Amino acid sequence: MPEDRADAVFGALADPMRRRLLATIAQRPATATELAGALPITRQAVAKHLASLTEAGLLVREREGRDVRYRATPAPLSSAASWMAEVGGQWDQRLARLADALAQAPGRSGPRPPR
Amino acid sequence: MPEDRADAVFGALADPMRRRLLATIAQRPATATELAGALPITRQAVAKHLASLTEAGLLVREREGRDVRYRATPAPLSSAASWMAEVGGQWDQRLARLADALAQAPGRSGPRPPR
DNA sequence: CAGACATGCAACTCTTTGGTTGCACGTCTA
DNA sequence: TAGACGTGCAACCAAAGAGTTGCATGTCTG
Repeated sequence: MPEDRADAVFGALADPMRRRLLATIAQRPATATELAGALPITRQAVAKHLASLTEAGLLVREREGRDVRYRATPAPLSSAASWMAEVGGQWDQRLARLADALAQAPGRSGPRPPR
Repeated sequence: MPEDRADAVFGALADPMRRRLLATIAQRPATATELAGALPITRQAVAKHLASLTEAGLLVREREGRDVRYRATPAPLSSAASWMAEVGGQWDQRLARLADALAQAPGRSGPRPPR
């Protein structure tokens, strides 16, 4: 669990707007312009958020001719959850169970569930 | 899962120094002065970090005569983990399991500490 | 009581960052 | 080919945040 990665992940998750963007994209991939259309901020602002989410590894860019579509990737989230389980598991049963849940089985496997 | 709470929690977790402090205190309660002694920053800086961690509900203050001892509380971490499971569970099996783990009976932590 | 020690409060600096506007570039499409 | 549209880049601004120093207050303890 790379510490510098956790840095980028928690940093990315710190902003409410970015969490909102991530939650939205998690349900269905989208472009910066599409996202900006449903938000009170400009496309450029959205683009910056997407950039930091991408740098944190939470999103991947996919060029599609003229536009760029972003899709969510789960791994870094699990990583962050692991950190919490590791820290909190020492004094909380709930987080300890969480640690177990994360420890089991492979990261991402089977076909990605439908959107 | 109060959104404003998640804000404070993720915000608190965003800083590496604060994660370090939280991890340290999780293992053993400590005072600001003690913590500052083992860190490259001043006591006041530590105090500020402890204040935001406390406001996020991740720590509780305990006055002991002259000094103040901080102790970790698990609830908000679980809350943050829930958010991640909720968002990520839709497209990742690992996080979906995490959601299940968190859904089960609460840990030894009683009712969430009032604001 | 007097000194030592921990905390609390405030002002200040410096950097980061979330947001903006403006413009250039690339790619569809009528 | 011309225009419309999405993206990329850069400069700029204001607010937040991490850190500092200085000093006041409160509490042990010799």
